[in-house]
Amino acid sequence: MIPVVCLAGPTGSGKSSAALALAEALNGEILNADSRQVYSDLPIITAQPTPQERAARPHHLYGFLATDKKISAGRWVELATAKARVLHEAGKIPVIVGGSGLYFQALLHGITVIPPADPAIGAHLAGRLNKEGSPALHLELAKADPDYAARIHPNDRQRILRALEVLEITGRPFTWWHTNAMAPPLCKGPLFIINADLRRLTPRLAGRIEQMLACGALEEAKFAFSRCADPEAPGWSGIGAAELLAYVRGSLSFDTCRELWLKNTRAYAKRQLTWFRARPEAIMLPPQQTDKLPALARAYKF
RNA sequence: GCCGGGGUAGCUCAGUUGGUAGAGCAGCGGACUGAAAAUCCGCGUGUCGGCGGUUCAAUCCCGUCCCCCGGCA
Repeated sequence: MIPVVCLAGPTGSGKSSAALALAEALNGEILNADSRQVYSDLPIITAQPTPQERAARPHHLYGFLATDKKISAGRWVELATAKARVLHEAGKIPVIVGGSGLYFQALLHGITVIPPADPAIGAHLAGRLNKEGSPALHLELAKADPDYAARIHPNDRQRILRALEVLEITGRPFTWWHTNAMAPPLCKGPLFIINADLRRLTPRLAGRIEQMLACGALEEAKFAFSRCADPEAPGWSGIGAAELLAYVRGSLSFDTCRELWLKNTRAYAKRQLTWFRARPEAIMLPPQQTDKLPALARAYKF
């Protein structure tokens, strides 16, 4: 098992600077666990660490992906595990920081090994979904995989699509893969959560948006758009990116764009807190106590 | 000052031919195993502007007062 220290929390809770301090205290290096901070053309909008922060300590898995390329939990686990192993062998502690809950879950608890998706099958299913509606496909899923169908809602297009896709590609239901083909985790370590209060976080989120704009977020979006004009591209799905793109393309006023950006950021922080609170292994820590992280990490029995 | 229109949930508004009211958004709670900054689910008591009157019963009708928005002077 590769020892790692994980730090998560809602967006804007101060993860990046806490992680930097933690890495400095532990002689560690920082590894990104955020599904949006991988995009190379959107460093400001996705709140990637600043050049100063990156100079202070090595940072890995940030800003390496083009806007039209997709990252996934499984792909990330491969990258993160490989990098963590290299760091471990060099005597460094990997400090894994980010806001993507599923990524931590997959890293620390394993993820199902399923053959890669076939874009043609996915597109065909998406087409059927639009024509027939998701309840119809949910019904179809219920026949092949009643257990999984019972756990998801008939309106949950994304999960229905995924489950049917796996069924079609592999001939086995999703539930079978979950129970019989879990890849065991290769990393082990504490999962610290910065337990920020939403009410106190909101003004900070608003301030951060203004700061991003002052740092050239709009120009960044325009440039990224010139390099990837497909609004459906994976990189554009991030909060802030989507709203700025809509403004750049003329479908939103700037005021509405900002309003939506904040609203969506807040809603996202809420979802993150819901996810993290439900992790049984989570070690919750209020934002003003992040200075205790090095001591807590050292005390962890790997 | 006069003439219209309006005052109902945090916001925008609907509605009750009189039986104390409901949508969207916001907000809150939740789910989540390869798009997760994604995708989805659940939750609606509020002096129906104030005070009187009519009525078994008024948020609804009548009177009056207050406030907002137009228009005319």
